[in-house]
Amino acid sequence: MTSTSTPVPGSVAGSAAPADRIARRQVDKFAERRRQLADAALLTLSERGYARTSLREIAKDSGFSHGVLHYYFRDKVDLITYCVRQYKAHCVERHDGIVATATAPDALLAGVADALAGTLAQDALMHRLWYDLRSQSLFEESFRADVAEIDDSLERMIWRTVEAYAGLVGAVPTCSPSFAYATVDGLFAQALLRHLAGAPDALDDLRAGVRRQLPTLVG
Amino acid sequence: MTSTSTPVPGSVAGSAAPADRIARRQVDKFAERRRQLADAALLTLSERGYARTSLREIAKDSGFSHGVLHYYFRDKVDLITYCVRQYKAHCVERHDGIVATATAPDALLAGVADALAGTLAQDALMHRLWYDLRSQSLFEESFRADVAEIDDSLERMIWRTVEAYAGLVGAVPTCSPSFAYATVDGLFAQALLRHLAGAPDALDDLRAGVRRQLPTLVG
DNA sequence: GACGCTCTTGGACGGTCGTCAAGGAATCCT
DNA sequence: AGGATTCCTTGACGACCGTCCAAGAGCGTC
Repeated sequence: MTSTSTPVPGSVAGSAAPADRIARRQVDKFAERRRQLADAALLTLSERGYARTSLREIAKDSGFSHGVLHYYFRDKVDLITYCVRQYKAHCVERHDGIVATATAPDALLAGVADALAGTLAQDALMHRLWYDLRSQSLFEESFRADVAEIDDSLERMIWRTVEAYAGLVGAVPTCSPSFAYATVDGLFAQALLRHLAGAPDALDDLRAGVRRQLPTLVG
Repeated sequence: MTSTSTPVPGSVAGSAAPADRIARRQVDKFAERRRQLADAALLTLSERGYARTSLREIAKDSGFSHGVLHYYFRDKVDLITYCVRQYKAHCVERHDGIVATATAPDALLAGVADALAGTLAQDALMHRLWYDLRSQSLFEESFRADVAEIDDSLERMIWRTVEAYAGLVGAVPTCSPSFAYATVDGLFAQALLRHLAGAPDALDDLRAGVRRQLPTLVG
């Protein structure tokens, strides 16, 4: 787009047409700033919560003026939706590979329990935001699809854990994926609630709870 | 009402001093209107969610003008807090007596599962509001104490169920109250999510999930 | 150096919010 | 009946919201 007659603007001898490169670079720049703004938004959102975060506040924390958000995002819903998707990527990526490293049942149990307790402690504000947005999706129709998609990916993540554990103990899962996710997520949500309220034993209880619940899901 | 000079409005001959009666009646009237307004607020809140409900909207749904809310409540937080307490009473009262009627383990399981599925279907909007407010309490310091109190009462409610079931099967609970509550509440929250999303098997899955999880909590 | 384009700014608009005060309406008491 | 008190309405205020827009800055291209 808007390509002029310049054949090669950069030093790289590209085989692609210059118009493509220019377009790609512009797109990349655009997408990169989108990501950057979404990162700042995610940070502000996790600190203040969805209901109390305004676009002006997000922009201020990002170092830009409030008008720029409407240059990169159609409206507030577009921004939040993009943030939620970014959150999903960040979340699933973090949990990948934990299950695969364990070779013994108890090691898997300990690994998963520690991983859950670890991310709960480290990304507490992010998880808080997740439960906030999940609640909001029950009222705001616009969020429902994206939230449901993330919830499904989390359910699949837990289900992979159950399947791996079943394989290590030479058994098969005896429950549905949604049952496994619901109970483990319940433990996680409760632990987050108590952790943020200052309960010192929240993390240990989460670890113990996961180690207790997972074996009941196979047989 | 609109009584004229009649000395005795009611038929009951009160021995209390008139001033006391007057004061009490005024207090009762004040408290009664508070309850009435809180009821309307609870209804509006459950339909629109905390973040999207304004005092003007609550007042309009209650049939009063928006200014009256500040006559009966100090500010918005005072109103919401009062509503939450009212919600707690409504919720715990509804669940009382379900456990006591069962005399066989399987009847208890079925009763509890049906009760949970029933209230989820019937009071779905109210439960949605509860999870909304519980999420808000993670951000808004003012709600935290009241929400934690309700959460405790729910945990105790589940724990009573576990103890009753353990008694019927001649065993004792083998988990902590918070573990029992976390897993059951996880099942309930997930079922609510799917039920409101239109999943037809959400209620059955909740029933099956409760019937499966409860026996694993005793031994 | 002038132009064209992308990127960014900051102000303005209409709307809604919580809060409050002044005054009218209803009710109560003597 | 009439004054005192309680109850409720109405309108206003300042603040903040999402959104839009005109204008300027930055910068590579001719």
